[in-house]
Amino acid sequence: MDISPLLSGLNDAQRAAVAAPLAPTLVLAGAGSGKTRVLTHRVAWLVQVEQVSAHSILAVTFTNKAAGEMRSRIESMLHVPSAPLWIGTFHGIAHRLLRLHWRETNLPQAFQIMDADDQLRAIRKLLKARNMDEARWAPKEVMWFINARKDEGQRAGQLKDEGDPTRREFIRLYAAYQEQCDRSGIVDFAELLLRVYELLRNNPDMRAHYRRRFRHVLIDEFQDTNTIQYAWLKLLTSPDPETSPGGLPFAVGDDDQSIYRWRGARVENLHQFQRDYPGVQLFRLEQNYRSTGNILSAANALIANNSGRLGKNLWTSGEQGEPVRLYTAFNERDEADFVINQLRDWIDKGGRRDECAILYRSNAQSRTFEEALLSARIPYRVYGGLRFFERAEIKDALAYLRLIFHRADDASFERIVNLPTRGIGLKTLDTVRDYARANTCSMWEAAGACIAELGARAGSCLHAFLALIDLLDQQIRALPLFEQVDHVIHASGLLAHYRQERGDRGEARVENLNELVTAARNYEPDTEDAMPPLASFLAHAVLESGEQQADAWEDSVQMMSLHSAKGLEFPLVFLTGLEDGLFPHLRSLSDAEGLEEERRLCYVGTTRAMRQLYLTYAEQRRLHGQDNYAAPSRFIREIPPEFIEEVRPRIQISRPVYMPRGKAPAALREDTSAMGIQLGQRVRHGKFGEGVVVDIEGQGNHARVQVNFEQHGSAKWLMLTYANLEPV
DNA sequence: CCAGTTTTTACTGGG
DNA sequence: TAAAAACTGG
Repeated sequence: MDISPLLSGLNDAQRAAVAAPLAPTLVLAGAGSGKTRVLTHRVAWLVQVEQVSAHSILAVTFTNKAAGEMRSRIESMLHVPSAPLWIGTFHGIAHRLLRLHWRETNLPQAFQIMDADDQLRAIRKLLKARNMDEARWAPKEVMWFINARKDEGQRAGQLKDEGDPTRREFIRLYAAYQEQCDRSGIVDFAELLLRVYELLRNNPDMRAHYRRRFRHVLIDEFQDTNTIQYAWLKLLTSPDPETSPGGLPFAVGDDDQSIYRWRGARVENLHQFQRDYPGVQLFRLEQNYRSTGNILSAANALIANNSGRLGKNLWTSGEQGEPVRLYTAFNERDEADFVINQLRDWIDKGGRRDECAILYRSNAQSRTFEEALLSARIPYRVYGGLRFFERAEIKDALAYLRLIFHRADDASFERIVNLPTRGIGLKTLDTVRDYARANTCSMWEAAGACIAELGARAGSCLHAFLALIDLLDQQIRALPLFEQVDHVIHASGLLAHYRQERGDRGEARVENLNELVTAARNYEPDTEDAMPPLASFLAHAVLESGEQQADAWEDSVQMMSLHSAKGLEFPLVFLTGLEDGLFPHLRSLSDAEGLEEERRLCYVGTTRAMRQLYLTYAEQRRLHGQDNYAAPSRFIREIPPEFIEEVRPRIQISRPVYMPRGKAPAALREDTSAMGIQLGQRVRHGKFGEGVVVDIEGQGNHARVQVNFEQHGSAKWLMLTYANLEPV
């Protein structure tokens, strides 16, 4: 076997990790050190050199994007289809296992997955049913409690209230919530993992089977694993006295990039791994191939403020590059305008738009940038935020399909029972709900039973709804998937309902619904699992809520939250909104742990940049309709000044880069420069004497300039046409 | 019961 | 600001 292609192009540390002997392995891989390369090459190495069957390899990631990338890279390296390999997210793999073993876990075959949105809805409903005040029992708190317990592998039954009445109530709610989910055959995200864990734990045969099967478990972003995910790994890779000598985990992680503590991730798993697998081989990847020296130095200095790091010395042999640039904006509009002007420069110099990324702490910040990009006619693409399958109209359509597929799905029932309105009001639903609760049955069953005792009018409306669902069910049985979707959105009246909605909004919704049909048409179910296509499609919709939007192929500026930027790299990066309270976020400021996580997030952001990094913050920012004034982020101060260059066009006039209000800079430059006026220009005025142009606004006859006159206290705005300024 | 209006509330992050 | 919830007249 010629192993050179597998190892060529790798540095010593990478090569050592890829070709490591078959033993538990931990790779500490700094940002931009070739982590994904090592993982994919290791898989190829196992298959081609160690002659390991692709069947016995399980590769787990956290995001669909990472899983997809790994799969395609491995495919192109091995030149064979990667189907026998199991590659996926934790949730995707758990789902697959549950579809295979639904009987053993007491799930109905048609079980459905609910996303966080559905979960919150379910909890609200539960609180209402128990007459609990939402002000006292915040649904989000309850949800957080339940998910945190599940992430730790705990069921309501094994929790103690510790004499705390609040906790006691939370535990009760957890139990009631779970009962409700079980009854309607619904699992939430955390439940997917917990179920599989319990399946393996309680079922020795199955455990032995999967231990034998998956001897090689590769895990990406190991620092982000939570308790249950780690417990999973241990169950899969522990030795089985009779059947298996123990699996060979290959974990890759970076403690400095641990940014998911809030969803239960435990960096300590990196330490625990070394204790649990004695003789673990440790490799460190410390050479960074991504960023310039300045960017890397800034990032290193920043992260050095964290305590308890495993310690890494990230270095590069590349050039120093440009300094990191810092821009202080007046407000968020100004911040966006600045970014747009830099983008224009980049593009004018022949750069590609998709080489540029605008990163922000929270998705809400994207709007200002979107508006600015839109008016500047620069194509862009927003990742995250509201995704396709999370749109209300799409969830409505999916709810019809889910209810048709699985009548016990109460959440879907409630969602669409009166959408479009069909005369089934709150009072009717209360009756049905009461009945369902009293008889512990599904809303569907309760509705059937209630018709008789309801008034004639309400009863017939309800009956019509039940009949509609049954009818749809019959009608679509034999149809191919996309026609099922198409038929349901038409025959349910959903499409007509949204068509009536006036304005662009309704139009967009109709478009989205049609897009759903297209998505169904293009959907290719996993060949291996023998689910009905509809079930598979529904699960796909929840698990991969649809990253790709239209125009994905067009060269466009990339916008995303810092969290979703992890694992990516861009030549030009804007790290925006660096204000205390926004980033670091207000809710993380109070405890040291939270602050350190924010700092790691900032570290992740800075290390995305390859050639040029801009940091920006606004002195004034409008948040939920109110003006806020925040101090610059403490993270800016933590980067030594020698790596940072401040861009202050209004004061530091030597850099005429700033053009206000998003006016086309080329035109403006021509316009004003024709009169010999540009930013930073010294001018003389008949009355006010000499001064410096610090701002230009408008064009042609409307052009105004702001001039800082020496004699005059403050800067003055002058109409260019009347001021008769002479360049000096 | 419905549709439109006013009031309230909330905004961290992802599978 | 904008979505969700509460309210109100038909």
